[in-house]
Amino acid sequence: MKNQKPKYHQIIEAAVKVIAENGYHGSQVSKIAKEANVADGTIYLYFKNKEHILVSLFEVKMGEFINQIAKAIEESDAASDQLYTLIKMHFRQISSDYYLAIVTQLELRQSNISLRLQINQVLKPYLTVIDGIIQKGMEQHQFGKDLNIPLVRQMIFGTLDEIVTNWVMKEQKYNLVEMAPEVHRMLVNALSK
Amino acid sequence: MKNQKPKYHQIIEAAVKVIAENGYHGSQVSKIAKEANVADGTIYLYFKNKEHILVSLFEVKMGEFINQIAKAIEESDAASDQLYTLIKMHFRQISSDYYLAIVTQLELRQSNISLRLQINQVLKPYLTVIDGIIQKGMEQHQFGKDLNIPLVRQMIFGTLDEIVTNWVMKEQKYNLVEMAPEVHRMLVNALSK
Amino acid sequence: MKNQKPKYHQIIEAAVKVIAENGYHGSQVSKIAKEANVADGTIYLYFKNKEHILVSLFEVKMGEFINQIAKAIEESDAASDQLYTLIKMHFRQISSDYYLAIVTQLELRQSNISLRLQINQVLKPYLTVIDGIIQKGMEQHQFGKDLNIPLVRQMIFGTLDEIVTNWVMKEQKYNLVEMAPEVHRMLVNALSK
Amino acid sequence: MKNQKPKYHQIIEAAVKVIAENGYHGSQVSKIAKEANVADGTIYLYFKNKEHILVSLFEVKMGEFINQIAKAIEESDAASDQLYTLIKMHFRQISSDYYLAIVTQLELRQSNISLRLQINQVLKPYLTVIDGIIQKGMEQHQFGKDLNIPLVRQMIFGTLDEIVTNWVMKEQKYNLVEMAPEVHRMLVNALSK
DNA sequence: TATGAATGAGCCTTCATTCAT
DNA sequence: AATGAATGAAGGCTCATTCAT
Repeated sequence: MKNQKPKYHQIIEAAVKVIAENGYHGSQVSKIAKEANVADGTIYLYFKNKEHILVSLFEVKMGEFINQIAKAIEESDAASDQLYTLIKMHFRQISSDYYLAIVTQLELRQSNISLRLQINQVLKPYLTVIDGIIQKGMEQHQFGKDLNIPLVRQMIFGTLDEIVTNWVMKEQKYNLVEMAPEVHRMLVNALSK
Repeated sequence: MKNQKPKYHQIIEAAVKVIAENGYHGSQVSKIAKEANVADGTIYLYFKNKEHILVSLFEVKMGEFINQIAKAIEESDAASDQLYTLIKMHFRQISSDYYLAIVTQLELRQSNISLRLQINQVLKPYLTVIDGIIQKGMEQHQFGKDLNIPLVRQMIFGTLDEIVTNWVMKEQKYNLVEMAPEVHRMLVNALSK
Repeated sequence: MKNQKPKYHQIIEAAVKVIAENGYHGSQVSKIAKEANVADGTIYLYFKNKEHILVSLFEVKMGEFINQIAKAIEESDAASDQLYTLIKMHFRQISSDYYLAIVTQLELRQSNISLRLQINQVLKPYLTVIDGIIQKGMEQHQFGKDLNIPLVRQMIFGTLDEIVTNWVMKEQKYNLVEMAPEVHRMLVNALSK
Repeated sequence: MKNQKPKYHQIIEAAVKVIAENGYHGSQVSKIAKEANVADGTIYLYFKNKEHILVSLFEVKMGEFINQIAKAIEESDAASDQLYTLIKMHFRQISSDYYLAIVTQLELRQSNISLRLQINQVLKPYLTVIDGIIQKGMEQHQFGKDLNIPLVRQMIFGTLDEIVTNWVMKEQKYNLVEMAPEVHRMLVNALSK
């Protein structure tokens, strides 16, 4: 399975590790190549340039992240339960890979505008999942009926992202997943009529 | 008083303009110096290094930002009203200086971890103001009584910050201040018992 | 015979095309391989290195060039007529293969000294043909009797080469072969007592 | 005098030396900087990029070359004498600076097309001087009256350039200036009716 | 013979900071 | 206090060549 494009994934995993340990600006292509056990030039057989490594990293990892969440959500019908699942999964996945959390929450945000815009594109499906929950909540009369969807989505995403970023910056001194019920309660309250 | 250091402020204002127009990575010290009508070397008579310009920029501008909000809040007694004032002022000040908004919401976030940590220090008084409102709301029984203050603060700040960032990235196509009532209603709901 | 090394010639023809279209510095080995429909590695079964492709190209093409001229010259006895034939053939052959003309007149001259020295070796038989005509002209008393042969040869070759290079650089806007009589008249004049 | 823009000329002189000794492709910017006793970065205060050093080198040196010749020519009235002066000066100047001769005759010709086109522009005034002599020679009835000026110019320049290049490649084993009378005699013959 | 994935040496340029004036 | 010319470290990327298959 993983044997398909093994170098491609080797390089991405190496990039996560190197960036987590050395920071965005301390992560030279040569360092990533060394960590991946390939020659510098080999990187360029799989990625157009350095930026492309980072975008790909985000695509692959965020793709998994979103797929996991989307699949888990399908198991509930109620919007409120789906929101709870989303929060819990979001926190759980971040907790389960600290290296990746550092990279996506802290380091990749130092990238230039061009990369940030591409990252935003990758995030879109996640925002769409959130929008879907809000929509369903309105239809099920679990949430207020005239919610401003983009605004609500920004509240949900902004809240989760800020909580996660704080947790990463505080070096994960506490259990992130345990926060889920309280966060869920507040967000549901916020959306109720 | 401050007028006795005219160059200091010239340089900071120049930095805002240059960064807003050229982006973080397009803002060389020499460009800032030129915009400020001083020699490159002069910068280093007022700032220890480039990072120090940016921290100072954030300190000065965020100091004004927080002072305005703190003063406005004093005029209300009820925590909910204070929260409304905070939201409205936050949005209003961002709206009133688009250049500054770009710099603080988008460009300065591309800085390295060291600068980001210093920026977080500067933000602390603002977070303390938010904490104060939450505390007061619990005492006044306007909000639930057992709120996890750091968590709530992260929700409030995360929500406002995400909304503002989206507004800046969407190139201010809509009126930000008009969002205040709806945001306020959702947040108060979230905090109610 | 030569057909038994089809790849060898495929590669040389591909090199001419690729260099003519992409310039010397835009002609990577991989591009030549692709144009020749062989793998990169195959090139090295037929040529020691990249430089060797270019020397071989020059040898093969220049060999044909010189043979044609040498054969044509044999048909005249008078040195002056032979010189006319040489000029006409030189211009005619250049005119007949614009791709090759670009490569030999413009692109291959960007090569390094080592390659240029080898190219000079390849040119020697042509220079010897010229020397022969000069010698014969002196013996036949068509030309002055005490000509400095190397100097005269440099004049003849330098003149033809400069004219051809200009024609190639001007993108062959005019008929090169029509220049032959005038060039011949001037050169014969130059060599007369 | 030379104190005007001293670094600019330091760098150009260093470039001539470094290129003559190491060849075009062995002349890294850092090597030129070291020879000029300046930091690598200093180069870029005076030249836009590496190519610009070479174009400037050619401009400055060729400018002097042409000025010397043009001035010397003014002292004669007869086209034939002017041509003799031109040949003698051309050979004399090349002989007087072997390093420069290597650079202009051999190394700079390895540059890419872009640089070569710029070099051709720099050469234009020299070609114009030659054209002037031809024109004058026709008016004075020293030369034939219906010469094809571009063609004649190509013969003169091609001849001189080829002779000089051979001399440089043969490592100046003989006296170049002594060739002038014979070359002059041949060229004048060539142009006579 | 033929392949083509992998290698890794090599270099131009930028820009924050210094320091002689 | 102010200047601005000079510094020099640092890194992304290309491409000729190799070698296991």
